[in-house]
Amino acid sequence: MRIGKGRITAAEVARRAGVSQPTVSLILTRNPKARVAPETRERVLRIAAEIGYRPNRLAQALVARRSFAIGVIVPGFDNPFYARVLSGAEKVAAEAGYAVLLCEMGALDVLQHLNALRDRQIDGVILAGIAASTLPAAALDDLNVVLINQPSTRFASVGGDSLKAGTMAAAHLLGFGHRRLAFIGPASSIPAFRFRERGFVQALRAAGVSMPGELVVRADASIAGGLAAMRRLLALRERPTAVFCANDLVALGAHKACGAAGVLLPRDLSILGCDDIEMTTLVTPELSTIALPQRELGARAVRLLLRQIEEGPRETPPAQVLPPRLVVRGSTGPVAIPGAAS
Amino acid sequence: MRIGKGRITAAEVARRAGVSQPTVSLILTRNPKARVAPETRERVLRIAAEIGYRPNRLAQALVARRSFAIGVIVPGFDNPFYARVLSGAEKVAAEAGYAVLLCEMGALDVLQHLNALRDRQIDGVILAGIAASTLPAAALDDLNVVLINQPSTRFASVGGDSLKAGTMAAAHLLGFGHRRLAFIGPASSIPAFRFRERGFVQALRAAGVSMPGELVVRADASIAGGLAAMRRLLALRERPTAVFCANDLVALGAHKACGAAGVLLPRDLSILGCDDIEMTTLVTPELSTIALPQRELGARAVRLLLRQIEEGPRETPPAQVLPPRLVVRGSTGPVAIPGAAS
DNA sequence: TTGTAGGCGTTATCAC
DNA sequence: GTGATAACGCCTACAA
Repeated sequence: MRIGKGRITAAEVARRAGVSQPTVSLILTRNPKARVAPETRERVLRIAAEIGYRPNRLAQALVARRSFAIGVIVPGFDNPFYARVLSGAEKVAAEAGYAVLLCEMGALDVLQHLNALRDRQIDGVILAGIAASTLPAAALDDLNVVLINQPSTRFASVGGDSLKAGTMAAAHLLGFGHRRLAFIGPASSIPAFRFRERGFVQALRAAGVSMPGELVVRADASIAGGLAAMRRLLALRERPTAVFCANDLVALGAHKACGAAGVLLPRDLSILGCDDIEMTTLVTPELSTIALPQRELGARAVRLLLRQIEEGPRETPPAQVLPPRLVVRGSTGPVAIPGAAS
Repeated sequence: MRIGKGRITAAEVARRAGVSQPTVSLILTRNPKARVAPETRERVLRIAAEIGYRPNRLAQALVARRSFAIGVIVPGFDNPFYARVLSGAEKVAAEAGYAVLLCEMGALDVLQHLNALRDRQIDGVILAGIAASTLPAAALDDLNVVLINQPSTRFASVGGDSLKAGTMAAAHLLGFGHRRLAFIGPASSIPAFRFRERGFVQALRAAGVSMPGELVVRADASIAGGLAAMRRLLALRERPTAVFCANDLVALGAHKACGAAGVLLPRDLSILGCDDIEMTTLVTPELSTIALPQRELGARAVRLLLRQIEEGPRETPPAQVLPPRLVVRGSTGPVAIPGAAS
């Protein structure tokens, strides 16, 4: 084992400085009420620096009964959305001296991951892309939790305004004159998707536009899902003229299906995504979308979590909701003039 | 604080079972040489299960002098490549009961991250996309290390055969009749990129094809980098007929530049990437590439690391190299017949 | 077969 | 001002 062999302990520093070990600890923690002789402090600090003493955070954790680590649980990285969220989260956590324990669903399920995190005395958990409501009630007991992209009365949360995203999508497409609109999205319990759909449907209804059942297509929140779903839509006798997708991956899959079928965007069909991941600018035409600040979500989630850890939970859990932003690129446009076929 | 309040300890189990705490420990660790009365074991196990006892892994770590956690350090998630590697790594680690501490470069540099990991008594570290040779010699001392995609005499490593990837790229493009070939890649010290370039150049040279300096373009290993680089190539008096890119992101950027410039792939130009990330199938035509098994790299890296942790380092560090695989899609093709312009 | 003693590296609370 | 002493929760001897 190469590990943990000759690590320098506070006791070692104490020995060399000719003081007791607790004194070293007292000085090193810079405790305000540490009333130590200046020359002692000097000497201890010098020696500690010389021999490169670094406190064992595990030992600190044991006595402090907290680990200075947080867990982040995500469904998977196939969706770059979570990669970005994670990136923002890691940055803030690292700067604050917290470690990020990464948990991806798949090998272990959420509950197992939560248990593993508990066993490590995790200080808090961030849940992204996983519906807290599908978990057993006790699963999150006694944990500091921040939810991403799902409002909750029980837990703190930060997310984009999914309902509004749906509304904006509807407004954008209606504004182009579309009246036969479709939606592609998962039937999953993930709140963000449900709210996007609901916002979209409500806005359509408010505008007096109805969406027949055949135009709501269920699909995995993935490229493959979007592709399959769009194929179904294209096979319809009467196609939609515009499609809002639950997220960009789905939209990109739909985009691809159109390319394969020779359907020209946005002339024959408009496609609108949601999230604004990098891939959106890769395709031709580039994908219009409703942008969510992904890294910012991760960053804020951690800040919220750290505050909760350090100040204790609030009576009423804070909920930050960030405004979505419409990004018009090339995949959406006005409805084609009938009969003006090229 | 919601944390660590009423956690059940082994002592508590012992009290209820009417045995001593070490006995509980003895039974729970399922130590082979634990010769305990069957009924005692029975009772302890039952009570432990009843009150939901779970050992504190931090305390275990303290005495075991290891944390059952590994660190993974990556440059960033902007490149889905690392997301996939991470995904593979996390899966194996989680199944083995190890935690994954995620470190992204940026907020903290590698050295700071390494220190933070050391302080947490990390059992080992996986380095991806970061040249170990650029680190101070002592930075990785006394650590179990596995490098991804960079061979090393000092550390264990797992990676694709980058040199061969370059060779295969050359063979593929030469096979289509291309003789004016370009390379786009970073000037970075990341070994994988250097080897891909070297393999490519060497294979060309071996085939008697030279690559003038103007056809080797330096660019960030990103979409933006590839885009800018391809613009430069397209501005050349005499354009290349085929381009090999250091990775898929660069290739996608190049792909995009061609789309914008009206250069038709693969008729006017062939583009070949490397890695095989999901995005490659999103563009039209889909990107041909040299595939590397990304999740597998992550998974193997962890397995190698765990073995090293559990069995101690080998005299000669193991190096697994996985064969790259050519994936021909639509972005590469035969050189256009001169004069046969459409 | 089981309990007692000691220690892992800290921090916190006291006497001195 | 400083140094014992006692946790934190667990594990590994060794005694009983």
